[in-house]
Amino acid sequence: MALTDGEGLVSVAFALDRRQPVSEQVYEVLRQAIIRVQLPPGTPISENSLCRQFKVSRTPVRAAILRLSEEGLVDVYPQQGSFVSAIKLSDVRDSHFVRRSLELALLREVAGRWTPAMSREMRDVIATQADDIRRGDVDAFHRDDERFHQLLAVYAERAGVWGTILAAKTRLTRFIRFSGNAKRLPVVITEHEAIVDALDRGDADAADDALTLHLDRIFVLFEQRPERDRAYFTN
Amino acid sequence: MALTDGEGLVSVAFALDRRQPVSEQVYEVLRQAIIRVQLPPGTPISENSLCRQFKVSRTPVRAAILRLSEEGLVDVYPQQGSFVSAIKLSDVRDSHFVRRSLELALLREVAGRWTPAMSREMRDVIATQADDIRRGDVDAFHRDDERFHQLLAVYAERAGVWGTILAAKTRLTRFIRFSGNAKRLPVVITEHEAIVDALDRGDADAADDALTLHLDRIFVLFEQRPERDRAYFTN
DNA sequence: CCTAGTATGCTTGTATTCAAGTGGCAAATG
DNA sequence: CATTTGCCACTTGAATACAAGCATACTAGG
Repeated sequence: MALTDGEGLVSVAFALDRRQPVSEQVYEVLRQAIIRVQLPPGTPISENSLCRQFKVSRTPVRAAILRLSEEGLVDVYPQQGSFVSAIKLSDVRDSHFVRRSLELALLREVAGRWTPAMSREMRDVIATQADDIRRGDVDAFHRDDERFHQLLAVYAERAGVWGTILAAKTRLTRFIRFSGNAKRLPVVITEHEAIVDALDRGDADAADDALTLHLDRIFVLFEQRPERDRAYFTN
Repeated sequence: MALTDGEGLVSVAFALDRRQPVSEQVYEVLRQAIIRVQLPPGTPISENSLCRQFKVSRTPVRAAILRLSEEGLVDVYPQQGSFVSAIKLSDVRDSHFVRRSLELALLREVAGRWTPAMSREMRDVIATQADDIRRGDVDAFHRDDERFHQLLAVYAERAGVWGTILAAKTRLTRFIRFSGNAKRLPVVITEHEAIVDALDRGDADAADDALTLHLDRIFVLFEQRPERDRAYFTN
């Protein structure tokens, strides 16, 4: 939860468990805050400020920021400061290309080895997502959404590919959460169902189309993006 | 160049420029040494040992190791040590899948906008690679090889995709350099030429096949891998 | 001889201190 | 009044010091 405080800027409140790696916890908190746009692009990430908030030294904070900078979520300017990176539209476009290419390739392999057990498991996830919407738990919805797409990699017996997809999806998620409309979440349910339906029918081409349609839905956000947020984007 | 020394293990000799970021230089040296298999899988990466060799403190060394661990090149075990990661065959397989899926997708886009200028530039790179072989400069060959494949992303106007491909290619390169045979390098030349030839003819399908053949050549290494190196691999 | 316990040296994780560069602001100078 | 100069607060980078856990070797006791 983002809230302004005496630090003068946006802070992230969190109590961490000192028995577990500190840098890991700081990293996770910051990463989630950035993806959920609680820390909007351009927000200064002062190491000292974070040290005071988390009650830890700079070392683990620096480690966390270093990881975030490699992930492209934070820009570090020596002797000037670190800031939540702007959302580069070209990055969003390229990340979408990566994700779509990989998921379609996975889907082609999954279609050839589709089983009723897979169908059940996927429909289970979809049902959970529907419940997430009813409960209004957006974070849980996105977590289960990742689970759905991850299953594609698992079923294709290429679980390692998911890491690459997730990295791309992370960059996309920030854009979607920023521009997205909660009313659109139910559409995801029907699109997921369309994919599983096609797979159940053994129609690989239809599944291909359904997944493409599902993933390309992000493009409508390119149009709807409000002008007032221009400052948060580049390119 | 890897060489044993008083540290008791394998060391990396290098003189670094203190006017530039130290951690960056340490990272680059270590990364190259690991990819070129000068530091084989399982090699202990002692922070203190590296500090003595580079004549720097632990802080930048730790930063470098942290980056390498995220790249999957180093495994860090708290209170035990850090080691060059084993080459996981499932990782190689998945990385190959990522690379092939993305490069083929890029090629499909490039084929539709192919120009004589692109053809010239690519043939230029190929010529340079042939020269690298004549000079016996394997490192330069691989550097130019990356350039060739990077051009696909550039021509498709999705330069950002290259970063993802490169990450996958890095994992593959370590495997190839370990198992590879220098005699096979000239084959790369003819395969690259076949791709450009097909593009020049405007035959997208042939280009597709040529690139697939080129990338799938790595699978012959799966068979030829000598038994004595088993210890360096897992899965 | 074998086993249990302990001591020691190694490792990484965290904290703290020092160093160097940047940008803004205010005062001095033309 | 405009410009420059020096100071100061702030940033990250690097160096050093401290803490805590693990593995090995050694020792004492059976």
